[in-house]
Amino acid sequence: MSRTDEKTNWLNKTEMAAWISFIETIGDLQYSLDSDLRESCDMTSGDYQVLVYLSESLDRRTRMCDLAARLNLTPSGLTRRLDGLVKEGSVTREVSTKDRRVQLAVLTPQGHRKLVTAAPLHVASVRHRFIDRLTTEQMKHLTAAFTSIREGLSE
Amino acid sequence: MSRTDEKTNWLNKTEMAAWISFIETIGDLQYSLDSDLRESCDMTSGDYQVLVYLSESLDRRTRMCDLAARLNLTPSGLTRRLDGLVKEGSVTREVSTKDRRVQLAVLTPQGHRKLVTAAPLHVASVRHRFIDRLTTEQMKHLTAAFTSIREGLSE
DNA sequence: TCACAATAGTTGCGAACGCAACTAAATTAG
DNA sequence: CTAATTTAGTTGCGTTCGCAACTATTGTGA
Repeated sequence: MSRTDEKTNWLNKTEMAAWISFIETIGDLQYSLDSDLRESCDMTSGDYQVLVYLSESLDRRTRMCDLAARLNLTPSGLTRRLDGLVKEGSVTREVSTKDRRVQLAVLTPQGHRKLVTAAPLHVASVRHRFIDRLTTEQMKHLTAAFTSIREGLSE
Repeated sequence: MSRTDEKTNWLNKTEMAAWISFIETIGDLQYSLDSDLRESCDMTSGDYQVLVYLSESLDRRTRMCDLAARLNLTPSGLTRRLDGLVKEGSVTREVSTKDRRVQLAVLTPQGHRKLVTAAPLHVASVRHRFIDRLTTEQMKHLTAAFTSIREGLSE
């Protein structure tokens, strides 16, 4: 590829190092975290996220559209993800009494137990793969950096 | 979720901030970069990675297994990804003369032109979404942090 | 009030990709 | 040299999820 193009602002060494270290790492990290959760709890990160969000919601239930927005899923993607959780008994669907268009996803006691079992294992995994590799200073730098990136994305 | 469990080492405030800022950002960032590339060049990040790797390879060709390892794809995943690139004319398959088990993925002139067109646009996107949001110091901190994480993962 | 628009969710279809099973070729053991 | 093993790649099948089309319900403007 030509590096003589006068208009293109190619990445310099520092920029390239940052980009490569980031992009090469996140795939492996997500894969490791997913594998840990699947092996220890037989669940996916996606399902875990659903259970966490429901457990933190009022009455342990949420509108589908709120859940979809929170998880960056399309309506159809969320419908399918919930299908799996309903089938295994972690979640039930309920029609809202206030707006009969909305389906509420409700965390069942069984789903809550599953989350209570999974959470410590998942936290241990996050620690092992991510937190333990960083100093407190690095965590603070990283928080600032990603907050800045995130703000840029939502413009 | 109970926070009174004595055995679980829950994340403290700094740790949680780092983890949340990271995990909430990477999905949006990848989505934005993918969208940019799709809109400007009608291609996916995955296809772009293939073209980059081939363009950097000797004679612009690589063994499928080497490519799969580099891209963290299974053999079947790579076969399908190449199918698309072959169909659009960016890549051809060639049987190796040294080992007739191996298929070589070969970058075509058309594929190379596509990459030459896409690269400046992709770099601009990476700059806009990622590099420009960080100071030089932040980039160096980030490189150190992710290198450390990556080393941990490969143990 | 009554048509029209906006919102919530589901379904059919298709794309991407992993797993397991398979073929073919090369390597190794006896 | 033959048989067993290993390696490279493809294919069938299943899973996940996005897009577009659809239904049902609610909100809105004349």
